[in-house]
Amino acid sequence: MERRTRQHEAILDVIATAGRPLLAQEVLDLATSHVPSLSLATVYRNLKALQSEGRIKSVVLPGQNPRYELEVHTHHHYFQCRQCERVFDVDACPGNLQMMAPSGFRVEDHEIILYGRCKECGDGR
Amino acid sequence: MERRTRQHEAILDVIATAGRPLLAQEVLDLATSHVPSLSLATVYRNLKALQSEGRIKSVVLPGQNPRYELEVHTHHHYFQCRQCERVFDVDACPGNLQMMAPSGFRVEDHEIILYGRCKECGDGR
DNA sequence: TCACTAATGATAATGCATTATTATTAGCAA
DNA sequence: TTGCTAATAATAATGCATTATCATTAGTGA
Repeated sequence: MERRTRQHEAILDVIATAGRPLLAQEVLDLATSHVPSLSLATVYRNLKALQSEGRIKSVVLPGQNPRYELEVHTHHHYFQCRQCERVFDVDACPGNLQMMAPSGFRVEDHEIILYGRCKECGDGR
Repeated sequence: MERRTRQHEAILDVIATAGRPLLAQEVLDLATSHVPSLSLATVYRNLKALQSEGRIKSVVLPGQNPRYELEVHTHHHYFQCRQCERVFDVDACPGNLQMMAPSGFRVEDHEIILYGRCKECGDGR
């Protein structure tokens, strides 16, 4: 990806602006308003390139397709709304969870996913 | 699944004995020692039946194929060893994580996955 | 503006876990 | 033991996200 194309710009812009991890399909849907002719193949091509350049990273929730967000090298977690199914970043962290593991097991990292209602869906619509 | 077959017995036995969630392929590998002719299709067929009967449940870690364990209706979490890749149950739980969520978000449930070294792989083999 | 060629768009192909198909095997009731 | 048919074994088919192909479009340096 050496040349600066409208498609590339739109894809990166959409991810940077969203403020939450997006599915490839969501990236396509959102970026299509900038570049109507955008193809899903181009989205995948760019996601792959951006990822290998370390500009974005993939976020995978159990049983779901990968989502993509800007790479920030800070430890964080995720919240998924059961209503709108969107995923949001969560900065809080309970810290080391070594105490949760059975004796003899060494905990090196952890992943936490919260499920519930996001702010917008909170009233039950 | 009305009839009691050797295959069915072997599959359920392997899951009950393992004490940890098993991949379909692991179920096949382990149960094959009981029933050498066992087919992967039969494993899938039985997993599906056992699941719809509520006898087992599937455990899905991000980006991985589903694993299966006996259904116990107690809230628990998982630990995956980075060395042997096996998954273990973790009974401990930090409790309600509402405090982790951004304001306005309601947390209804959570999932925690610990990663590290299991007891057997702890010494670095 | 031109030439070169990277990137795109459209779509076919892939990879792979899971499911369907079908001939065969084997529970189980009589 | 026999007959019925559920379950199995082997393998082809599916579903679907992602990747490859290739003709066309459009950046970019000269």
